[in-house]
Amino acid sequence: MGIQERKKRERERRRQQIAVAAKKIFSVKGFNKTTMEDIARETELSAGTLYLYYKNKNELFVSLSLRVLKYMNIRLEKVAKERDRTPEQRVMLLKSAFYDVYVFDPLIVINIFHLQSSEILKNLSPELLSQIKELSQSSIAIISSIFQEGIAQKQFIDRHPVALADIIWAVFSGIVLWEESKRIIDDKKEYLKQTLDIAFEIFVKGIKK
Amino acid sequence: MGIQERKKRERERRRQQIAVAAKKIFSVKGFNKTTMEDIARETELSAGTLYLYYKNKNELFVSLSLRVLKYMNIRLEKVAKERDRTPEQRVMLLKSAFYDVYVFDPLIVINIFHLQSSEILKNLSPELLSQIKELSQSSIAIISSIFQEGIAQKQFIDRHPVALADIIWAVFSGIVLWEESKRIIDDKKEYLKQTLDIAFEIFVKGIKK
Amino acid sequence: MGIQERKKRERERRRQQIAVAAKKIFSVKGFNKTTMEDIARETELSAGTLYLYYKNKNELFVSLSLRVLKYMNIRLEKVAKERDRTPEQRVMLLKSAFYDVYVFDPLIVINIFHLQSSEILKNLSPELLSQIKELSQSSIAIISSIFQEGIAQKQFIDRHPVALADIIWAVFSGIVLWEESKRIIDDKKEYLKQTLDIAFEIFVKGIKK
Amino acid sequence: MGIQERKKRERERRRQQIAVAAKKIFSVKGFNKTTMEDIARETELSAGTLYLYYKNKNELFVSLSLRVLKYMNIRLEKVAKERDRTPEQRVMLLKSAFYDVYVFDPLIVINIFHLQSSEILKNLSPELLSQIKELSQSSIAIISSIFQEGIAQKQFIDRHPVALADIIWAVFSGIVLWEESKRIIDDKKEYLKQTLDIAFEIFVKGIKK
DNA sequence: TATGAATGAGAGTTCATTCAT
DNA sequence: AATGAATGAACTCTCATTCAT
Repeated sequence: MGIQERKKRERERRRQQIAVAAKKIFSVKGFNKTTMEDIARETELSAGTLYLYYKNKNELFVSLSLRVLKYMNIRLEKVAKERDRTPEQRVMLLKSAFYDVYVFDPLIVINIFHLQSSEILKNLSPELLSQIKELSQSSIAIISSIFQEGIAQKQFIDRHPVALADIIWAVFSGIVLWEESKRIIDDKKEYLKQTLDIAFEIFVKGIKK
Repeated sequence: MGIQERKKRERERRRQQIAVAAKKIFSVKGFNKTTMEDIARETELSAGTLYLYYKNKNELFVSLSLRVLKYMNIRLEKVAKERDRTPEQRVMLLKSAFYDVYVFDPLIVINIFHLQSSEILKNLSPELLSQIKELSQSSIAIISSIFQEGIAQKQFIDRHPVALADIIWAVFSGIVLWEESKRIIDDKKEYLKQTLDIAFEIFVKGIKK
Repeated sequence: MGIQERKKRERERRRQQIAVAAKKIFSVKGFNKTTMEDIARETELSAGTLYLYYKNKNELFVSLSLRVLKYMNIRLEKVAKERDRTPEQRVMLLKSAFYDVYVFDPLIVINIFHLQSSEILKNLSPELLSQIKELSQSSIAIISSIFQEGIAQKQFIDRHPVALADIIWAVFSGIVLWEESKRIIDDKKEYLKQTLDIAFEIFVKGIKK
Repeated sequence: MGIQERKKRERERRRQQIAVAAKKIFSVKGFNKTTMEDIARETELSAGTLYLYYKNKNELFVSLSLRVLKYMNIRLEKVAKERDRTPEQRVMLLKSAFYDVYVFDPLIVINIFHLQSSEILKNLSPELLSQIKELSQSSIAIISSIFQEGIAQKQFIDRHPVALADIIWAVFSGIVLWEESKRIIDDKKEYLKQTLDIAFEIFVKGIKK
């Protein structure tokens, strides 16, 4: 069984290795311009080998996102569980969570938000789509619960908590994409952290009763 | 020269006609899955003919965005010129401007924000890229000027006006994309208007001194 | 309309040209070992071009067969219409029909019978399958009608006419395949004509009352 | 040497086990669509292991046929040895032999006749090809000898006995393939036995003097 | 101006086969 | 003996773009 263990571990490592290479290339070239050959070259494997670890290009791409979405969920849950903080404090913790996730893997976070409303999403296997759906919904649900509580405690204005969650999620994704966009267009350096700080400052002030 | 005039007009009309067809197909299939043949079929022209009016697929796609970006600029400028409104009122007018632009052509607006940080952007001719750059920068500049004034009048908190402009732009694009995404994933109906209302309400409250 | 006519003719000629080349290669290499590239090389076209004329490899292959099956039908019908011949004579005409079809295109006839019960048949588009089905059924029906008449005229033994048709069809296909097989295995020269003569002689003698 | 014996026996058993699995898959999917992986899965071995028992896919496939061809030879020989039967009776015994072989392994029999004139045959190792050649020739020789005797005894018409053997072989293979084909195309139930009965009835009547 | 046939450069995928363990 | 990871060669099919007419 030691052997089986080792094999399994090695397999997992290979998957990781491929994931890392894929992430790198996808980030530079984007999904469509990246070829399996590109990724194979980066891993120093043959293209055929990639298919031993991932069913196809689509699934390889999406699996990268799932990993980050899962991490997002974990981080958000941790925030939701901070029961001894005020709702306002917890919203600020949301910001940290978002930012942590971004730092954890900026390129994939960009890809995820880029994935939103894209043709890749439209051409996904039902299973993957439902996984993504589940994870996003879960994230939104956690965020909603925080707002819910703030509203219940009369700290926040009385708006639909899911709407508030959607908005803060949109703020984050909007800023991430727009900053990235500016970098491509303008070659400007990154202001994400600062922009996010101001955005949350405004947002928190805005929802307070 | 009457003839030349007419020819030019006719050429412009053809371009329009192609643009309309392209928009329709791109919206349904996304950029990569749309073929020139698809667009040709829709226009009842041949694929070859499209190249008489647009240099290539990329430029055809982006030209659609330019049209909307120009409209966006016009709408924003109008808001900026409303000199007899308070800064707060003008921010609320921004919302209307954004929403108008969205209604003017939702699919292209989605495409534009989708374009942000996308592989298409990475593979654009310098001229087009600089046109887009110019138009976006112009939009941001106009919005900034409004915040600038609010800050000068001590109505708004003292943050970098460009950062505020970036944020409000990000809020808009984030909401547009996220709502679209939810529609694909969940088949949910559209809540864009409502979500935008709440977002701006919070934002305005948040930037007020 | 002269132009359109010409274009149509040229298109048809191209299809023919491709069909001829395809037949040649398929016959030598068999379906699976033949690549579209092979056929393209033979036609001096590019592989991509083939797809302007045939939807895919499968359809290209089957279209060759359809042509021959249609010819078979026509030949058989002609035999059935020879109303002033005795049933026995008409059975002998069947032999000529079969042989003519074979001579018309031996390689494709072999392919057709080879197609029977093959994996190609199992992986055919429903439309093509139904076309083949229809043509085969039609052939069998025509042959049956001849036997039917012979039986009605008390010339032939009273067996199910469709069974008789199946048998004569099987005899023909069996001989064609077996002779071809012997050629591959033994490099023997072809005895098809003679074998067919004897087989029909026996068959006719055997069904006579 | 007991050990060596056992090893040999075990090896043979493994080969059998693989052969059984392969037959099953080949029959369902056909040669080209069957992967070594498929067969490995069915045997619960790994793909690599198959190569310890068979040189390659081709040889694995053909070895299945050899087994049946050998059985065919044995059955035919038995018929030839029935010295106290009339030639006519022995031809009818041929039918039983054929049918027995078919029942012994219908799918492989279909494959064998399908193999005739196929691309597989064209890509076989010389040794295998010569084995097949030998077995087929042997079968034909045995059948010929029966006809030979019938002719010598003035019971059968005086035609080349090998031609008669070819014909009866072709009749059998033709019917087997055509019935199989009808099953795929029409989903009709099987009439092989009945059709074979009629065919032999006609054939025997036809060759009698 | 318009056509549409032709191209050709891939791309994603599959799979028989090998070989280190 | 058995594994199964890895290979790499093919193969089918697509499509943006060109160009002779």
